[in-house]
Amino acid sequence: MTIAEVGKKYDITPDTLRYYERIGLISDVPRTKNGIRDYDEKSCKRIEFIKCMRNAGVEIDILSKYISLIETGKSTVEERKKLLEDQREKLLAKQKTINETLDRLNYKIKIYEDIASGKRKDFTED
Amino acid sequence: MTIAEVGKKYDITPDTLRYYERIGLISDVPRTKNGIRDYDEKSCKRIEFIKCMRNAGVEIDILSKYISLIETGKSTVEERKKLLEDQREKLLAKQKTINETLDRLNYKIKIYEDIASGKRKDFTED
DNA sequence: TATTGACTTGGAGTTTACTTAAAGTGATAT
DNA sequence: ATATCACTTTAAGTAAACTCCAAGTCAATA
Repeated sequence: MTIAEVGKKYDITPDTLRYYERIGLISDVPRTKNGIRDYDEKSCKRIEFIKCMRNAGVEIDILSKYISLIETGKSTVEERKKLLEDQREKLLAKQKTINETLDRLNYKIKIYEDIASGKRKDFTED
Repeated sequence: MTIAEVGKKYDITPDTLRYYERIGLISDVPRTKNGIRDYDEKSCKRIEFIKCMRNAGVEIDILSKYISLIETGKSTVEERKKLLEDQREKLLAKQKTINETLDRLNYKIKIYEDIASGKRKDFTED
């Protein structure tokens, strides 16, 4: 698969894919005899994983660390597990924050609805 | 309240509070005769709101727009409601993304646990 | 054969959201 | 009185994560 195809498949620009490769997030991407990237299954899976984590806001530094642990080999399994657990904690905290903010948004939207329907005349921001 | 006190109360640095004021996110902060900020209830509520939204990842541009709508007056109620609804949609989408990523993290962590407990010997990343 | 188009590289530029620095003011502590 | 401390301003600097640009290569098509 060419870089354009992979980019389309995962909704990542070729520039970003090259950037990820440059910083070591994606390694060992196969090339044609002319030096053009020809992504294989393994690379695609890696990209899909990174895309998923990045979408949720996991930082590149963390992902770099994780990838380097994988590349170091079996001895890093415990450390990898710890890293993923830490990220899970962060995402759970983020989830909680978002829920709180959603409650607040719902409350404010309701006030605006009441104003629109004439149920409420007075209101003070915020 | 001084800027340092407000900063401590909401866990925002004084520099960030001045920055928010500079870009128009927080306006009409009262001052002492010497020009020192003396935050009142209204300013504090605004800060608390902004902090909540920023924690959830709502962008400063969006908050600026919202604040300017508030300052324009009652005629913008409908537009404000729309803006908040858009942000709610974004947060719901983010929530969904995070949940998917959490599922994936849980799956991977489980694999690492199985490896640690000897239940599983073979594994291929990712 | 000439041009088009997708790819390559290295490096510079952009965006968002702060963060820090430099220079100065004014009230309080020694 | 002098030094300390928290505050003030304007402006420049930083970090993270891309994003774009210039110059060049190669295969395919007009």
